[in-house]
Amino acid sequence: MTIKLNKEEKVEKLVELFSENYPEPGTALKHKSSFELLIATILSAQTTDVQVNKVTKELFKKYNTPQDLLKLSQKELEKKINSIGLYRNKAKYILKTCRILLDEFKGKVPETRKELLKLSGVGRKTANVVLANAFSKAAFPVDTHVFRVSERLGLSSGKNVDQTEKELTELIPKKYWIDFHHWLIDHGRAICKAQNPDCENCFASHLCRYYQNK
DNA sequence: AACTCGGGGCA
DNA sequence: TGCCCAGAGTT
Repeated sequence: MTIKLNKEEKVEKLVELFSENYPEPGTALKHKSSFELLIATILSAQTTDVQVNKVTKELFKKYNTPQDLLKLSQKELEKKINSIGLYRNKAKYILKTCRILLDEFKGKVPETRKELLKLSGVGRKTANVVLANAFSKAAFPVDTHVFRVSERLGLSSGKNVDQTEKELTELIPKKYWIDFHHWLIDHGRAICKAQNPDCENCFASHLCRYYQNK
């Protein structure tokens, strides 16, 4: 049983389905200052919101500016975040980023992609997350899950990251960017896995290109 | 373009 | 118990 829809209609349907099945997307990034959002996003590489929340909840109680975090040595910061993976690198990136924020950006998180990419531990995905979440700007953030799941659903071509970013930026209404990003990630983990996607238990299979061509 | 970081999730 | 990973920097 499949339904034919154009992409825009499909997005609307998916918004309904995703919001029912994943009611609280992006818990690690919501209700944060642009600085806390930046740090939480750097920490989120190769791990989950749940893991990031464990660390940031305590960390941001006392340290919520670049000046605050720079009071910590790298070892001290490592100890505060060592329950998540890649913590040595992340501690190093974060302290370096705080230093750059103070030296070059007057302690404030910059609002352009070019400037964000000067920070340590910030690549195209992290830059887009910050721009979209904190400043409602720029492009839809694309990571491996977003790339794969949006291609399977037929929302993007799957050609490359540049093209996918462009396609989703045009297709997804801006008001849905933040939630949609997290929905695609949640879905990519739980059901639409890279290997052996669990299509039998997928609530969106009736409008999925991948499933139809299976 | 390949390698590295890393604790947690899951088979 | 081993395999894989919600990226980015380094070589």
